[in-house]
Amino acid sequence: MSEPLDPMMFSGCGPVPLHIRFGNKWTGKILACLKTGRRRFSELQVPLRGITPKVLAESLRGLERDGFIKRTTYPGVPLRVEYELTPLGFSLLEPMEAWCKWAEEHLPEVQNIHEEATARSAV
Amino acid sequence: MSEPLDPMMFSGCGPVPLHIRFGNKWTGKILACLKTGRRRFSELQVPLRGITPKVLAESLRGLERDGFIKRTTYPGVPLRVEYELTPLGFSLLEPMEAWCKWAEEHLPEVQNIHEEATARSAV
DNA sequence: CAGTATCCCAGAGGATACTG
DNA sequence: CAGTATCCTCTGGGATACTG
Repeated sequence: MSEPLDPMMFSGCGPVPLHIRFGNKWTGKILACLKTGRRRFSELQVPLRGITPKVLAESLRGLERDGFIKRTTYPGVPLRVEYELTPLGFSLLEPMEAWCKWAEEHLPEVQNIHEEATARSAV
Repeated sequence: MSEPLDPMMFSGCGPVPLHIRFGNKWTGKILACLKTGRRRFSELQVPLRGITPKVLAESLRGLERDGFIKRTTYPGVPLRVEYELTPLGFSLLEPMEAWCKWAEEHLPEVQNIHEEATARSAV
C-alpha cells in the first residue's frame, strides 16, 4: 500500500489486469461515448467509426458482465435498447483522463522522437 | 481541449494510442521495475517472472525507440548493459499510478461483481 | 551476460451475410 | 433496430535452442 506502482500491483488488478482490460481498440472509446448519457446500439456505431456490429456487441456484453455499463431493453417494434454507464463505469473516467492529460502534455515530445526515429531508419 | 475524454483523443495519442501502447502484458511492469534505478537485462528477468529473453528484448527495444528508456553498454567481458528511465519514461508513472489507485479503491467491488457473474453462470 | 533465431498458437478484431 | 453466425487474418507472446 505504501509503494504504488509495485510491479505486483499490475497482476493484482482483478482477473484480468486493468491496463489490459482497457488496452484494446474499442473499450475506452465506448465508455467515452457513454459519459454524456445513455445511447442506443446504433447511436454508438456512429461515433465509433468502423466498428462492426459483432465487435460492438461483444464489447458491450463484456462491459455489462463486468459491471461497467447497464443494458436496458424497451419492448416494442422496432426494438429499443439503451446502454448507460454504472457508477463503477463512471469511476473509470478518472484514470482514463490521466492518460489524456499525459498525451496533451507530452504528445509534441513523443512526436519529435518518432520523427527522429523515422529519419534515422530512412538513412 | 475543453473536453477531456473526447472519443477522438484516444486516436490522437501518437502513432499508436497510448492506452494500447501500454495495454500489453509487460510494458508497464518493465517501467515499474526501472522506476527505482538502472537495471541490467538479467536483473529485469528476475522480477518479471516468466518473461522470455526474446520478449524482454523486443519490449526494451520498443521502449528505447519511443524514448521511454535509455540503453547504455559497458564494453568488456562479460558484457554489461544497463537500462534506465528517461524523463519522459518517468512521466508515465503518473497515469500508471492513476490505474493503480483505481484498482485499490474499486477492486473489492469488481471482485464481487465477478463472483456474482460466476455464480449466475454456474446455475 | 545479453541477447538472436525459429517455430508455434490463441485470441482480438475485421468482412460479409443473415435474423427475431 | 439490434443484434448473430461464419470465416479469416494478423500479431502478441510463449517454447526452445543457439551465439557474439
